[in-house]
Amino acid sequence: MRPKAADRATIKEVAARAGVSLMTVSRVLNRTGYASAQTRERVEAAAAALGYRPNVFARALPGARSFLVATLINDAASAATAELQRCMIVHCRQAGYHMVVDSAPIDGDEAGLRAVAARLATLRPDGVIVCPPLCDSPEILAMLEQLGAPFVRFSPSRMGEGPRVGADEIGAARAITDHILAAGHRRVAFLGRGDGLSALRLEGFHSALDAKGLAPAAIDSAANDFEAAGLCARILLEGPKRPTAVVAATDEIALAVLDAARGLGLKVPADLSVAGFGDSDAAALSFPPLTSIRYSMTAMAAATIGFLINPPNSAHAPLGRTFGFELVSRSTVAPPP
Amino acid sequence: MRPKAADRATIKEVAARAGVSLMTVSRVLNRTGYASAQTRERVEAAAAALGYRPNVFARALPGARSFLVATLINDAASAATAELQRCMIVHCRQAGYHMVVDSAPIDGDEAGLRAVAARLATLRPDGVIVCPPLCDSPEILAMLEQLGAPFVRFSPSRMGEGPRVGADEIGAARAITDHILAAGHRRVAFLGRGDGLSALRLEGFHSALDAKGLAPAAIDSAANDFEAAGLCARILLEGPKRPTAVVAATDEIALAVLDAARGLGLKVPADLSVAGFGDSDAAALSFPPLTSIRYSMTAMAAATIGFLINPPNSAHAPLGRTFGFELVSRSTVAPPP
DNA sequence: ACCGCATGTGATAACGTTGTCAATTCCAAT
DNA sequence: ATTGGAATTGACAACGTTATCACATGCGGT
Repeated sequence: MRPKAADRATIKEVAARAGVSLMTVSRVLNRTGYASAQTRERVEAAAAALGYRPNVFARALPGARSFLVATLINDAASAATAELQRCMIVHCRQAGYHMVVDSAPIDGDEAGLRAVAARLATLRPDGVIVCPPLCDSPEILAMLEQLGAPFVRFSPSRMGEGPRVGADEIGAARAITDHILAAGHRRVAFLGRGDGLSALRLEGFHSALDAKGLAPAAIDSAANDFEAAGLCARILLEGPKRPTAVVAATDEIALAVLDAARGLGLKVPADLSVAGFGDSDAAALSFPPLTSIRYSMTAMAAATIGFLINPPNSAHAPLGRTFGFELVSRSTVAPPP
Repeated sequence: MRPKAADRATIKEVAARAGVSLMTVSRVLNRTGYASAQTRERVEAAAAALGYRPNVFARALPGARSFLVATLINDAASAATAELQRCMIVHCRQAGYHMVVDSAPIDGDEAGLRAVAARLATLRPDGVIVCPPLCDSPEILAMLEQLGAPFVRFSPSRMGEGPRVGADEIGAARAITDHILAAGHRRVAFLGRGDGLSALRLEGFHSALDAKGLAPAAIDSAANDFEAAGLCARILLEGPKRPTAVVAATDEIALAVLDAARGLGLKVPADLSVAGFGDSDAAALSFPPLTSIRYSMTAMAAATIGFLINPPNSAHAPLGRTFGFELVSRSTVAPPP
């Protein structure tokens, strides 16, 4: 038998203490409808004295709002997602919401998908935040659509299908490529994964080179994990006409390039320049410290929660918001040898 | 006006379709009480046909259980916490629970503490998981005690105050120090933070040295962030009688030591051996790859959830569970020069 | 005097589920 | 036959909150 939870005061008790009706208390506490200054004061004093806390369940039962925001993450890890989550919790609670987290399979796992749908239907969150890579899964989006819960896709790599919050990935990739070109590089390669985000960043990479009339030295999109990235990097650096700089689609890939360069006796940045994306902890802690792109997670988290809690009321409201970035110049980019 | 959520079937509708009473449906679906095989079958068919999903709020309102587990994290980041959380979500849902995440201030911020208490009182979770460093905060623990919610402390550095799940930190520190001593080192230093976890690991460090009749080359507990750790490391490595090996209380500190060694022209592991704790991503991605201690997050997460959902019924049940570890030998430990 | 409207308050009925108790049937043991 | 209990089912009242409607009151303009 678990210890009985401390008894908590109900609205009824607050009402009795304040000498008003139950509804008046509800109105005062929710700032809905009218209440005289005197009553308001009495009710607030009584609530404070009794340590009254509303019961989410009773509040949600009539069906209006559940005060819950669900964040859907993938089973696989991501440091960026963790940071995002912490930022969102802060914004959630400022709006009086609570955050529940659930994870979903990314592949077309039928049973797993049904299970998430069941959990969300049970929980009836007022909104759902879909993190990458789930935000690009048609199955997940269809499920949410069918569920009828408003959702926001965070950092998706494709347009359409509801509101979207993300960074200007193409612009960021263009900026970091420009930074490398400005240092004097002409043979620049791109190393990415096979996902949508890498495709976006590759687009920015191309755009920067095109503007200068240059062609990419090489493009490889098979760097799907640290090992594969190391392999790709070695192939790239051992081949003929070695690039003098590499734009890596993530910090992790950039670290793999750093490692491969070391293995081949190349000095960074003297012999080879490298840049990544995401400004992860590892970027600052690597050797040499990695030049990368930083996104403002706080601002993006705020916008994400905002979309759910105060949804744009017009049908013609913007379908998403795109945020800027910051180039964090550390020590891995220098003029070519 | 947000789009109306899809109407979901209620128990009442299922009961009507199955031709039984509402309570029978409840009993069948919860596997509580008796039900004939025939009835069970009919009810289950009806529930499936209507896509019935229980409503958490209605379920929790009568006060028995909320089916919610709250995880309390600190505002500050931690990669290990993120991984732990993902593991726990999986175990939560296997037990039919949902996970809400909230963050709390670690210092004695009175207002912040009251706010967390209010949110938890509103949410009435069936259990609370307290992650480091909150699990060692007396204020937080007192608040939870007063709230009356059962809680489990994850990886606390002190005993007492309720159930506890953690790793054998002292044993791990002893093992990694033994590993270094076995390579032949005699001048070994310890570099840690000022927190409880570092203190625990320092204890294991001492224990290993004592067993061999050795004295620590140096002990520094001021490595509270990456910068400070770098400073400590430089002081340590530039001083007289430089240690030939450093046990760092975290991977992050170990990376700072690696960086400082590089700055001073020391080769790792030829001139200096280094080891860390936690087997973070950065440990595998560093150069050289860092020798570290890996903990089994999955097992620990399972035990944590288990403590909350199936609490030990005897008053004399164990107050916690301690898990083992694994020494991950990479490339930063070698015989001394 | 009367209406109309803004302001303030309360009574009552939901919301969907589970706990409790009562009712019924059936079968085995007296 | 009779008793006792297990098996099976249903009726009804909670749980704590908000929505809805109804009822006062006061006040400015006709």
